[in-house]
Amino acid sequence: MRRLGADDYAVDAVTGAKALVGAWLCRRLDDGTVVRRRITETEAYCGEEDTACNAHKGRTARTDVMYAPGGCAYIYLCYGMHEMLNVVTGAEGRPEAVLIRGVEGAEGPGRLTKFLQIDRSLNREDLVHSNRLWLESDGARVKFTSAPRIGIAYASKRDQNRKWRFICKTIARPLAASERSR
DNA sequence: AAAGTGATCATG
DNA sequence: ATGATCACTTTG
Repeated sequence: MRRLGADDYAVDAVTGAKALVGAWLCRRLDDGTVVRRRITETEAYCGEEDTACNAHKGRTARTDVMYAPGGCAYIYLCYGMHEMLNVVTGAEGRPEAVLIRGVEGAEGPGRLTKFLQIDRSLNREDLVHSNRLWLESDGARVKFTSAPRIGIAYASKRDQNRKWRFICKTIARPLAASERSR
């Protein structure tokens, strides 16, 4: 197990989104217990020119964090109830991020954040140094398929059709009963 | 199929 | 200040 570092995040969002499928999302809860889950699905959002990207309309209070250098968390509330976890990638000044859409045992962007107790209090968290939220890799090369992104009907047809969603293809290991409770 | 929920951003 | 919109989930 190797913790991902600044270099791992200094890539464009598509490269990052592919690399993050199969990586481990790690979270130390407030009670001190550490939960680790393999990422099963991601999506790439790629700069102001990507009409599906939250930064499409430029830098605002909310999207400011996307312009930071790769390696921090971008978390926002969607539909009034779902915390969405993104990993900022790329160079400073380039708003790119990878949406984490699912982990083993908690598929769905809103589900995994609830499951791992991730909310906006972790917005801008430094994933390279944080002891509350970080990523690890076990070096396993995971097979994935790509598909169009979800829930972006407002974007241009061209951007809707881009296959910037990446889904783990390997059969998910059944969760042990002890893992299932949380 | 539709409600539920609240931050965000563009209007005025 | 007001209102439409929204990287979703659950329930019926």
